[in-house]
Amino acid sequence: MDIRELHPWNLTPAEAIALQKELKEKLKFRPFKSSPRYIAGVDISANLFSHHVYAAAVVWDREENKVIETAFAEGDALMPYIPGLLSFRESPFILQALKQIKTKVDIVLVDGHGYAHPRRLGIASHIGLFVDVPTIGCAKKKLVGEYTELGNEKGSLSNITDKNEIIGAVFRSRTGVKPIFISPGNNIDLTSSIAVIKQTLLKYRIPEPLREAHRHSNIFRKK
DNA sequence: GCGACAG
DNA sequence: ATCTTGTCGC
Repeated sequence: MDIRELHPWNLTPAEAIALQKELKEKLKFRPFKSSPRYIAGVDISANLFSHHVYAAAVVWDREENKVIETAFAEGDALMPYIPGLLSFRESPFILQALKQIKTKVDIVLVDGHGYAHPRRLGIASHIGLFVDVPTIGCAKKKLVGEYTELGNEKGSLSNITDKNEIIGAVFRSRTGVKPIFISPGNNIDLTSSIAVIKQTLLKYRIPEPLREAHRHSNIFRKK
């Protein structure tokens, strides 16, 4: 897929923070009408305490219920993991993997937050400024904000609020498991993001495209 | 100063 | 983020 070249990635943490505040203004949130067939999932795998990272991009076909394409990229991260700056560590490699995808995907799911970020530019939003399709952030833990505890049953949903603004949602994807954290990346709103995530859930806590991206990045790393 | 802190 | 079998709970 086509990848835009918005800016360089070799920045200091201070420069990265300034850039996030600037890029946040470019985000668009709008309803996403349609039930997408081709959904990309992206994730990174790495050895503990290593700066060498392995990226995988997969395309999940919702009609056939299977992965129909995969692409990979690896390299040395330009920045260590710093909460709030995850994107500067992972995005260069994720974008490199996405660039090799031939399928015309309808939407991209990213492992991490989108708008639910201290400066409203999590990795899913950041990546969403480099591609021409909507992006959604789906994380396994909270980064910022507050929410009321969910009911234990599948389907329980609650908003994530920060500084008096709704920034995302917490969602119980399966009964009795820890919830997932959903927020719009770019070119999609929260309501549509939740709807799309629900369409990609099969029988596990994590949406299928992201489970597969995680699995493939691990296989890639261990080869 | 203290706690929180995606991957 | 990774390692890792059995085991606890519904």
